[in-house]
Amino acid sequence: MGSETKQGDRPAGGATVWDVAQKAGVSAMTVSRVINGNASVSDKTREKVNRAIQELNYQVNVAARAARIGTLRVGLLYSNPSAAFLSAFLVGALGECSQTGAHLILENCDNLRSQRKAIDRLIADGADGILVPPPLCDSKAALKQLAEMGIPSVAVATAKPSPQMSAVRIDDYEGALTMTKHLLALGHTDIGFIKGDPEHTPAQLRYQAFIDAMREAGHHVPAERVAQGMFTYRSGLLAARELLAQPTRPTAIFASNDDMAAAVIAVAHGLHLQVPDDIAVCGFDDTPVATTVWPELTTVHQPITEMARSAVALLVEHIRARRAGQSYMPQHRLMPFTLVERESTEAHD
Amino acid sequence: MGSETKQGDRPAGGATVWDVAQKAGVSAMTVSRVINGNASVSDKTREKVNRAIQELNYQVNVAARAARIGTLRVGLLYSNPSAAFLSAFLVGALGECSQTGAHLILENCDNLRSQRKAIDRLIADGADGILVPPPLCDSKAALKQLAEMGIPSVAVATAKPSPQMSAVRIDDYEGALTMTKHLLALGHTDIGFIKGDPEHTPAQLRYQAFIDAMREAGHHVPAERVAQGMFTYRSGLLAARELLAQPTRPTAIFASNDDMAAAVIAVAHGLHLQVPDDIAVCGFDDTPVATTVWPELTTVHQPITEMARSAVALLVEHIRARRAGQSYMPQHRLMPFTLVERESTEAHD
DNA sequence: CTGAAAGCGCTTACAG
DNA sequence: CTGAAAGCGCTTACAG
Repeated sequence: MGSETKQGDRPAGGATVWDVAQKAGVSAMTVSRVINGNASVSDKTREKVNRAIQELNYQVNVAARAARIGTLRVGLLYSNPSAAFLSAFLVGALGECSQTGAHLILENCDNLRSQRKAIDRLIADGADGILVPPPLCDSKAALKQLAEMGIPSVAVATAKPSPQMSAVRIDDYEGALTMTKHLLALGHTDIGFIKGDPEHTPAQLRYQAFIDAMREAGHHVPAERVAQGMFTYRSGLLAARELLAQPTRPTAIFASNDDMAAAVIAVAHGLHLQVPDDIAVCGFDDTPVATTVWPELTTVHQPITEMARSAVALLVEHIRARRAGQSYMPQHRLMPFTLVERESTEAHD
Repeated sequence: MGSETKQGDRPAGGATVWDVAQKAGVSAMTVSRVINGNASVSDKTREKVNRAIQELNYQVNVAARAARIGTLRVGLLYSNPSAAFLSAFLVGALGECSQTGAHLILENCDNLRSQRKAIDRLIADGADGILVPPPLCDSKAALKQLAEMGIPSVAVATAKPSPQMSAVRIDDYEGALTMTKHLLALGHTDIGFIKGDPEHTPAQLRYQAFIDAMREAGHHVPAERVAQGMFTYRSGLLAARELLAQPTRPTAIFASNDDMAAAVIAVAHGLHLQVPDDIAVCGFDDTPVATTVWPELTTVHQPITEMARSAVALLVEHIRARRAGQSYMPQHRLMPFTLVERESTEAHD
């Protein structure tokens, strides 16, 4: 209670490599080798060391390691994704960084044309690797620059990852397939669709999945049931007006993301249509707007925080391998999505 | 150009205290003293050292310092503020942290009742100080616990800061005053107001400022022109319906935040009212929803990113002072807000 | 496969 | 007011 003299003490209490070494009857060097898992250590020794680590509840002092090794700097190139995406992403990235002892440095790149400069700045600031969230992860120019510079990088939430680069994503196709089947299961057969920005790979797959699921269920999707959006609320407004101005209305609208789905609800209300009774609406991403609007949106949840965590872990692995002069194979990680049912598609009884 | 052998090299290139000491003709010790500015150094020496620092473009190696001193850990207690707030906040906090070499650790505290546990967890994770954004910065229980534990902390965006605790904020009263005067200047005299969550101190001041500005301009505000909201979109929907269901409508509505203002626009559109021609609408905070909806919202911009930066700087100062065994006076920092005029209140010609 | 030594760049006592 | 020495905890060559 109120210990006023807290001096640089570490949370763990502070077993060091040296303590572990002594307990295991080996040298500090060997402990270090076990921790880092690169060099060759006999199984027997490794076991002894690991046991000592457990018993002493040893945790590496990331600050000391950084002093020797150089700080691991993870760069994030963010170009106005939604704030929701960014905050969820940062929460995950930061969590992993504090475990790894890596520093996260941010660089904004609003103007897609300035991406070259932004990447250069990130590297000038000492970034050892770069996290590439949407929409940059779908920019050929950015990807090409990163590849040419040979800097470790991880694409996050791109739908069609390059084989040359690590990536963490969900299966957008499966997600949209699941959503479409959900609407079909609720009895909807005449469904409108709002496409997303054609430059974004997830937009392409989500649309394709919708079409495929409809076809498989034996339902034709006429051209007037599909509207082009750009992932913005504003574009959703326009697209929704287009879809709802038809002589006969669809009974449901599937928008490629939540912002546009929120716009559909607004337009529906403007036309005095009840959601979901007159028209069911669903989105994709499960961003905060999904639970902000009323009724709340049925949508596909993307585990952004987990994806960011995973991306940082991958990046750190890559950076370490590179520093050790080892080669590194790009890794692709697929994370699970979840269909979140809310009021906007509730079954009309 | 593809230097494959980048080994733990630092961005700056790497002048050390030792280089500076040599150039200045003093000891490394003295350089350290100058950098940290605590101990006594003669003006002459200090000048010499500072000049050497400049010439060598010396930057302290935060990793090495952390190895000696212990990592500085800044904790952030976030309890579902808007994603927009969180991301803007994190961008600022992270920027300052990477300059200071501090680590940012996050702890979610969604359930206000679990705040005690969340604070304990943050401390168990090694937090040396805590950042307290809204709504926690207005929670007496949380503030009390922090004070009792004697842990350095900074409240961010509270409107009525405790004198015992550092705080960074804007002047919510002045902000709302400015906004009200803006509406008056546009010719509105019959203005509706939607209050925010009464537990939040900014809500109280914003309302008070509105009333004061109206009174000062000689306009009475009848009870039916004021509706109670809770800062959520949903509550804004209800409040807007209440205000717009009056036999005579106000010509403008000032909502205490952007989410509620966005809801006002949705309701207005549902009633086939044009914004701003039939009804002007404005919000507060300048969160992304302000530029997502259409027409875009006139609002008061709060420099969240700068505020976070400032809060981290204050916290680090406090932690350093504490570690050095010095006392520290809580500081209150007032940041400038900006009135952002957009289409939702454009003058009708 | 394993270890003794030296050092990352900084700062904390201890002297003077 | 200033400095020489030792050490934060870890890891990188260098041996064996």
